[in-house]
Amino acid sequence: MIRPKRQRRPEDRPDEILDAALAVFTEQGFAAARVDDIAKRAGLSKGAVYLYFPSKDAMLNALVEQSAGLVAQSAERMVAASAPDDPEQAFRAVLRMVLTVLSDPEVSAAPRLVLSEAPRFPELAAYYRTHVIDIGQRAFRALFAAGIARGTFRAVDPDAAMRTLMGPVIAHMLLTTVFNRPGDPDHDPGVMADALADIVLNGLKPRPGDAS
Amino acid sequence: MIRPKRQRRPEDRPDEILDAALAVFTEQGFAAARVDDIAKRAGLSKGAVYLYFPSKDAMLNALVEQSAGLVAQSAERMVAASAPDDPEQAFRAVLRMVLTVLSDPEVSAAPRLVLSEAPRFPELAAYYRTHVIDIGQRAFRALFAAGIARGTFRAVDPDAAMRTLMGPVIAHMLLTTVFNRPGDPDHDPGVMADALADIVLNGLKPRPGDAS
DNA sequence: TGCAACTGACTGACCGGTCAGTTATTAACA
DNA sequence: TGTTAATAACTGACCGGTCAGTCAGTTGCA
Repeated sequence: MIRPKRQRRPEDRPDEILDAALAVFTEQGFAAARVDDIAKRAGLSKGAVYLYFPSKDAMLNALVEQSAGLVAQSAERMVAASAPDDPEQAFRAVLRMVLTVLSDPEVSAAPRLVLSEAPRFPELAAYYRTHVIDIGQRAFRALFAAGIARGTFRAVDPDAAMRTLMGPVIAHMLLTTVFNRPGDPDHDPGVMADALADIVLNGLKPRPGDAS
Repeated sequence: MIRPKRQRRPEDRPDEILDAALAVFTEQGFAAARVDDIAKRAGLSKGAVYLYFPSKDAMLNALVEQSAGLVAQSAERMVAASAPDDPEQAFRAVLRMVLTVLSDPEVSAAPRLVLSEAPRFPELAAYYRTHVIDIGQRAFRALFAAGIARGTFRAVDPDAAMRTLMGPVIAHMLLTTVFNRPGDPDHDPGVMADALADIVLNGLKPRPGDAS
């Protein structure tokens, strides 16, 4: 814990600054966030921040790109880890994973920030759209196709199925973070994921009377 | 069309200012929005705005309260219009109505603004929570209870059911507004609502093998 | 000793809120 | 019905505070 008051660690600075920026941006919003506060939180002066990022906007961009990279990475891991011969089980696992991960406010901070700021930064929205949403949609679509081919699922509209699967996750995230009230019960993410899967997957399965 | 350059219409001003404020807030975000721009859009000078609202914050509050009132009002109308003896049909009607209404960017502007600003205005989030979300949840819960009592639905976790029903609507709204891409297909809200209802309600129904 | 990392005072633009002054409207009176 | 006084809606220049970005100077390190 003996730390000189000032250290020179150019290698670590960018990440430290981005961590601080994410915290301040989510607390204050991008427009109201002060670069000085970001600097202080990163243990630096404002001037030093500008050695690593040319502007406040650049920090937001870097932040979003970093977050998108992490999402894409974990999406890959999920697909790799899911049972390819059992689409239902794969969906359950993915739902569980996504809901559990997003239940950590630290992890969901970046997506929530995007949700908040996207309306004012169209190019940021576009970036997230192509690098996160589209990636997820493609993965889901593949799983669906497999499930339909194998008769596990009905041939429903894939866009509707997508919304039915990801929507509840978003709703849960919003309810437990933005619109959370001190009093209300905190659902275990795993249990909630299973309950959601129970409803949605049941709805995707063929019903007895159906001509498939 | 002969209009004097300045008119005195104190009756109409507050609403006109709120309309302008909603437009500017959704375009720029609350923090980045300039009161001057709101005034200009309302056809007034900045000073006049402050004759009707004590501060920029007050405009945001008034806006949210107005929007919440509208939502509560239309929720009442929905419940009144829905068939009380057929929960499934009632849900279909409600989903259709909500999705159609929220597909109008002008209508969804206020909810999207709340979604964007809520993280930085806890009291605003709390207000929306009690005056919009809770109202909706109570209505849904009543419908569920009716459906379960009558054997139309399984006795699933009501919180999960809630997320499963409202989540896809939110997802659809976000995809068609914030994350919309010029190229992609614009789904008819009615058709999408039916597709969603088809999946979710099917998932809520008892399955042949189930006990109870 | 030299250089790169870092500091923090400083600048200039911007914007919420104010207020002295202007103008539309109404009221009162001739 | 035209004239004028009184009122309140409205204007826009201005003030004070804030903050992104700069840069001359300082410090840690090889």
